[in-house]
Amino acid sequence: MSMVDYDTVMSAAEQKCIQGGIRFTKRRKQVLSVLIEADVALSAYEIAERCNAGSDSNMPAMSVYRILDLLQDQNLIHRLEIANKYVSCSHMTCSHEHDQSQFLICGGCRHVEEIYLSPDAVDALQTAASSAGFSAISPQLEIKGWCAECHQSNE
Amino acid sequence: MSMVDYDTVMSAAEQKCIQGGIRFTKRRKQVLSVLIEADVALSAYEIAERCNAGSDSNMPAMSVYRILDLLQDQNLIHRLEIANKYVSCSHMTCSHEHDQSQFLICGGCRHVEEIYLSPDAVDALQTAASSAGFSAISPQLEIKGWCAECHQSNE
DNA sequence: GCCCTAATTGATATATTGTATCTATCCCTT
DNA sequence: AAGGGATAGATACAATATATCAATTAGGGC
Repeated sequence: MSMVDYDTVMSAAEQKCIQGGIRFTKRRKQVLSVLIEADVALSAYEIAERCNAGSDSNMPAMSVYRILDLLQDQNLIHRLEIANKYVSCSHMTCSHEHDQSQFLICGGCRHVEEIYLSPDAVDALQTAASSAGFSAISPQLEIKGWCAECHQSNE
Repeated sequence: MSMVDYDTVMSAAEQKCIQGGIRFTKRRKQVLSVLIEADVALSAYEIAERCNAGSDSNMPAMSVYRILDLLQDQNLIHRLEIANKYVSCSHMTCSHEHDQSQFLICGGCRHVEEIYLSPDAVDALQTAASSAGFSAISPQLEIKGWCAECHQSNE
C-alpha cells in the first residue's frame, strides 16, 4: 500500500469517521493502520494478531470484527467475501463517492490483486444482472481466478 | 432445477464418476439428489439435514463435505464461495467440457441466480485478469449484487 | 466363493470464521 | 461533575470446515 502518505490517509479516515458521526478511536486507528500497512488481504484473526504482536495491547478478535464493520460502513475498507479477508480501500482519500473496485482472488493461495475493469465490462455485468432480476451488482466486484504460480503448480 | 429428466441426470452423473475412476455410491447419490432437487443453493449442513429428514439415514456433515469435494472434482456440482453454498451443475449431461457458469449472489439474502454472460464480457474479465498476472479466471464466476427485494428493503 | 487390497464411510476432535449478548468504561455535552 | 450515549471488554456460542484414524464395504484375482 502506501501509494499516498500514511498521515494523509489517516487524517482522511478521521474526517470520514467524523462526518459519519462516529469517533476515530485508538482501537479503530490500530485496526485501520494494520490494514493500510499490510500489502496483502488479512483475515480478522490475522488483524488481531498483528495488533497484538510485540506489544502489551490486547485486541480481542471480537473487537476486530466490530471495528471492521464500522470501517466498512465508512467506506474505509472492503471485505472480500471469497477470501474471507479484508483490505483497506485504495480510494480512501477521494472526496467523491467511492469508485468501482475490483479484486482478483487466487483460488489456490488466496492472494488478492486489485484490478480496474473497463466501464464496458462493468456495464456488461450490470446488464446481465438486470436481466436476472438483480437491481445492482456490488461496486466491489470479486473475481476468483488462478495466479500464475498456483496455476503452474496445479497443472 | 429438473430442466432435464432426473434419471437422465443421475445416470450421466454415474458415467462421469466411472470415467473419473470413483464409485457412484448410495451416499453420493443421496447428496447429489438433494442438490438436484433443491431449487436454491444449500450449505453443507443444510444438505445433511435434508438427507436425514424423515428417514433413518444418518448422514454426518463430515461425510457431506467429503462427498461434495468428490462431486466437485467430477464437475457435477459447484461450490459458491461467496455464499458458502453448493449447487448442482446445470451442464451435468453435457459431454463436452463444462461451460462457463456465472452466478449472481444477493449480498442481502444470499439468493443465487445462474446467469449467462456474453463471451465478450467474459473476455474482458479474462483480459483484465491477465494483465494482473492471473493466468485464468475461474469458469464459475461469482458476482455479488442485490436482488430486487433486498435492494428495496435496504433503500 | 474367498481373500486381499483399496476405496469408502464412520467417528471424534479440532480449527476457523463469525454472531449474540450483557456489562463495564470512556468521553462528550450540559 | 454528572448524565447518557458511544465504545470496548468479556463470555458464550453458532456456523463452516478440516484432520486423522479406525471400521467397513466393494471389486478383482485366485
